[in-house]
Amino acid sequence: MGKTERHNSADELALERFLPYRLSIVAQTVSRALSKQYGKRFGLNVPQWRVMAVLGRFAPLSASQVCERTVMDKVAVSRAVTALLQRGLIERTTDSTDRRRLALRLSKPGGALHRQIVPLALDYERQLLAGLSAQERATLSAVFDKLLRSA
Amino acid sequence: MGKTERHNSADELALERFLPYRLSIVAQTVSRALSKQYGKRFGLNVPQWRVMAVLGRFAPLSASQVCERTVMDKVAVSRAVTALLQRGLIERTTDSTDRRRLALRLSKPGGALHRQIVPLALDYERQLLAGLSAQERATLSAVFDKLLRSA
DNA sequence: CCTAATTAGTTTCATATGTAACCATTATGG
DNA sequence: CCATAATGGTTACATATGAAACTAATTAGG
Repeated sequence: MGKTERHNSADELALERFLPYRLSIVAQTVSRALSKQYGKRFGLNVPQWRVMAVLGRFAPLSASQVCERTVMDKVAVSRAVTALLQRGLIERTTDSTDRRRLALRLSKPGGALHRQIVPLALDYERQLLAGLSAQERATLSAVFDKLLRSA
Repeated sequence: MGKTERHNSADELALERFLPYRLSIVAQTVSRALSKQYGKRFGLNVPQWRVMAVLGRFAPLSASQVCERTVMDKVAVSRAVTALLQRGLIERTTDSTDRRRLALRLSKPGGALHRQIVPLALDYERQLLAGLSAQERATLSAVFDKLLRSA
């Protein structure tokens, strides 16, 4: 008769246990800690760092391809690209077959900076993962995929 | 001799597998989907919703206590409180013993709104968790705590 | 071909967020 | 007591972000 609910009385919401809230806190904390690694030191914000990261692996890419790979909208990408161009960290050439498209790639100094940041980022990730068992890591990864699908 | 690294060549960063990035994407996706539930319909943004959520359970609270419970900084709380006061969703009285402190609680209409939102939020959470096994849920929760500590 | 619809990317404007400076009140130390 | 520090909260300014309007180039349909 008494319907026993899993959480609490089913119409009480404990923020500190609420999944979207916890996700948000963890993501924000991690993201901030990481940007301290490269933010101050290299003068990059998150969108800029993401653009450099994908260009480091997949260049040349058009801005819209960068959008897909980073899940950022085109405004964010456009702004990051503008800033990176001004600092000379990336280069842009017009696609010969489609003059709307602009091919982006890291410049020489951009590549150098990229090679500096990547190890820092990977170290930080290693540090995060260090506390987790192999099983926890696997579950986490699977759960992310599931959450993304049902969100 | 060849040092076999777990990921890829150890100095390559695959953004789509990079933990901070994935966390950020998942959190953002979930957060947006959820705010659609209450954002448009009730005219609340995330900070405002969080303030209402904690006041719904723990009122009366001072603004700084709200900060602790929501992990938001005091500026964010102050702004959310101002907006909620203007809409008459919360009330504020001055603490008699310390006139710096202002005690916050939901107003009558605020309480009514809270009772409308909470089931929606819990439903959404249930939907997210529905795809996960009990084991996955437990691991997720434990992993969040670990990540927060090492971040 | 020539117009309408699409696509790539940028700009604009309105809103959100963070840092630091700020005001008011209460606590502390000589 | 009185000056100084600490606390609670708000304001101001600078930067970040998102939605929608816009420009330029390409494609599609008649």
